[in-house]
Amino acid sequence: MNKRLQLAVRNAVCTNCRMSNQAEGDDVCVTGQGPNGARVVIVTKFPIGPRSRKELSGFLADADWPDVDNVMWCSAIKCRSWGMDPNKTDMKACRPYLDEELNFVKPEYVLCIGGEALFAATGRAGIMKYRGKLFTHASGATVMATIAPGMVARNPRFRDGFIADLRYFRNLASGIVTDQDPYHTPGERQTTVATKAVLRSLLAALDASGVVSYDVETTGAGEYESGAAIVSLSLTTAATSMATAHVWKIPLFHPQSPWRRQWQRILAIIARYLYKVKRRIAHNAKFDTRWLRTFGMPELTPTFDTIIAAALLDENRVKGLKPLAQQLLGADPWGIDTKNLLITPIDEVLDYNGLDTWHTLRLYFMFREQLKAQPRIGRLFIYLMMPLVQELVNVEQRGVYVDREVLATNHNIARQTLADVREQLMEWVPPREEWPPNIKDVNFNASNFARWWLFEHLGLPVMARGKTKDDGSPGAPSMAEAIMLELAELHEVGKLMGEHALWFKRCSAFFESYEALLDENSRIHTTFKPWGTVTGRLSSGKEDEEKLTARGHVKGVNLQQVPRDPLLRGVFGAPPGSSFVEADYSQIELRIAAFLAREQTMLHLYASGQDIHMAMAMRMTGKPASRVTKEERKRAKAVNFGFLYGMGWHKFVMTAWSNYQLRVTEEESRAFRTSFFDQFPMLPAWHAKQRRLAHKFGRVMTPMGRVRHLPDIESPIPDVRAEAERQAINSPVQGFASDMAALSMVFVARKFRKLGLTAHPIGTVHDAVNFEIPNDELRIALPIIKDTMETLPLERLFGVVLDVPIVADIKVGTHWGLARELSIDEVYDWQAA
DNA sequence: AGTCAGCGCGCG
DNA sequence: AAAGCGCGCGCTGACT
Repeated sequence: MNKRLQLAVRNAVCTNCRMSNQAEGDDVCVTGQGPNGARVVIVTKFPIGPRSRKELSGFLADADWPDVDNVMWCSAIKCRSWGMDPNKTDMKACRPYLDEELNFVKPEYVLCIGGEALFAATGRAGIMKYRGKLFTHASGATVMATIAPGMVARNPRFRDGFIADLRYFRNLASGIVTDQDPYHTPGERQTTVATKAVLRSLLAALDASGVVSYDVETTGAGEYESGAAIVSLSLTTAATSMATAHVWKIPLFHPQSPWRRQWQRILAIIARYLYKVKRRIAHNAKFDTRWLRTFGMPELTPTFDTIIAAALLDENRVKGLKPLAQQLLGADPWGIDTKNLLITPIDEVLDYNGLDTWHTLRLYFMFREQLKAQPRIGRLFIYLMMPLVQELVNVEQRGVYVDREVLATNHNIARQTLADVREQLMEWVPPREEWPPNIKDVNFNASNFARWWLFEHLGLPVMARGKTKDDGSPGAPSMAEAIMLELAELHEVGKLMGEHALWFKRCSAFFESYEALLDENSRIHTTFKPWGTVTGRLSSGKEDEEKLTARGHVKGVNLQQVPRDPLLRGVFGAPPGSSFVEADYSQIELRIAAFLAREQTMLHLYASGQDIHMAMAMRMTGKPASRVTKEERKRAKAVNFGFLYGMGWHKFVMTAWSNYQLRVTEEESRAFRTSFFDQFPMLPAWHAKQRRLAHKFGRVMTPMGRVRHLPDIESPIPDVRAEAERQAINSPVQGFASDMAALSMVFVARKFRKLGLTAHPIGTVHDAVNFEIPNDELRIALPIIKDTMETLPLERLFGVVLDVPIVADIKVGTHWGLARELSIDEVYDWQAA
């Protein structure tokens, strides 16, 4: 400890927090360590010891900060204790000491490592929100926070950002001009477009530009909702490099904007010039493109999406613009509270908006080079991902048609059923006087009420518990459906609780969301993220911006998880005069696995048109094919995929029970698994090969060249390593299959357009593509869909010769869940029935 | 009023 | 020792 600081601040008999009870002698109230006159204070969670000092020194060295001599090390919690985590009360109790320390040391800069340090120095909580932002402490010091090294240890993807934060702080504290890069900030190279004369300059600049990046700030709600508006637009134009880059900031709907009354007209004027710029770049381009298309730029199409490039080049990294710019370009952190931009001063909005396009353009030039250097990734970007983004703009903008009548009817059925179940459950609920005092309301979800009621009041046995709590106490009794099913054997409420869970979810997660999100054209809009998964699948749900609206809770619709029940899927349909067409790749992952593994038995089965899932279902149920139900085949599918991707005998015991009510012993389970691999003898060799490749290269690849990096493959922890090995087996299959589905959507849509059809895709569900097709176009459209999906130009575009038959099954109907599967003859010779 | 983790479950 | 993979969402209960 620093003697002078110790004398000034330390309270050796402090008992304000729980840590102090555990600490003795020197470990109570440990004040800062370091030289007098230190200009920099680093605040850690606990008083720093040799081990964490060494760990931090490693990170600091990586951030080009090897010399940390003139630093005072202080802590948020001043007592050294073991195995104890401070809560908010402890942190509050200790805060005054840090304040005193900072007032005494009077450093110029303070770096907070982790959330506790952030709180101690600034009183703010939320490290992910505040990291990288600058604060001023009462002592006059400039304070910046970053994440804790522990977070990097748990999740290596935070590493680069952590180092970038440290480097930024080092530069800040040492007064180094933060970057040699002349494009570190736009500086003078920016203009606010607030007069007609400047607007004309912008148009001239667009006319002369070869590349432009664009970004909008919005009112927050979906662009299809009433009241939606674009607050401001930013464009960064350039000829062919950053040397000629210039930021244009255009106020639009903001109250202080000169264009507020005619903002859409301004967009329309700019549109014609923007279209003509050859390369149009945005970060998460679908979002900005949809908004701009809706409000005056109907023909805008992005040519390069930096978020897609970022994800293709490294699927594991954080993909937001800010972290990328900070990590890859050394950009200074920037940001404002985007929750209500209309009450944020216009200059703040514009500067923020401008930095977004400035750094987007810088990322563009960087990623373009990286894609050129990795031609296979580059081809995926050009021939698959950008066309996909362009098509998804159409898909998201259009939305999916909802049959209001069916929605109302089915929602009513669900509501009524839920009410009935609830009424029956209520018969078993005792009067309120008998409840424990801490329980306020009846709640049949996994609540304290339900747990007390089932396991104490009704005295039903606890079959399983949730995760053990941090303090070592046992987890809460499990309320999972499988447990309720077991309880049903003992008490009728078990069955009712299962039904309650089912209908509650149907009402709240599905029907209520649908009604809330329906637009005036009876359509629901969802968002697809082609960068949302590590394997290359699309994820689907709420737009990130929509999660932040100040209007309260916005429900989300994930069109990839609509229950396979006509009551729910039947809500989605085609408008009158059109049909809902679902095109499914049949057993695509299994076919791809057969192809990748060169599994001769599987290849032969597919060559002769057989069904592997059915074979498993027959073995599981002991029934002949004719008597196996659809449901049983579906369960068999789960078993096949389980074994294919590395499921052990242990889990199979559970699968067999929960799927088939089949009691399987350990020996039987092992035998079953063995016989699966005996049946397909090349699979184990393929598994071994994938593991070997992952260990050798740290990554695996799909046939089209999509990469999955597996840093955990080097982990010293066997569980973690084994998980990476299973991912090495799964990823190429899952990734290839989803790329095929995405590519087929792009190609089918392209052919529809070429033929002047109004038929269009609605979205993908991993291995299926859904379409909305006018009835008089079905005759032309159906064969196009089937042919395109089964014969994608994989060899021409990606050099892949796929020698396993690919089959697309086509279903047609008025509504999603009610579609009927067509025979091949019907697909190729459609007669409207 | 908002945020978070844990759980359970919807889909492929 | 323990072992399918990939997602998003709503709810609860804890916190500020």
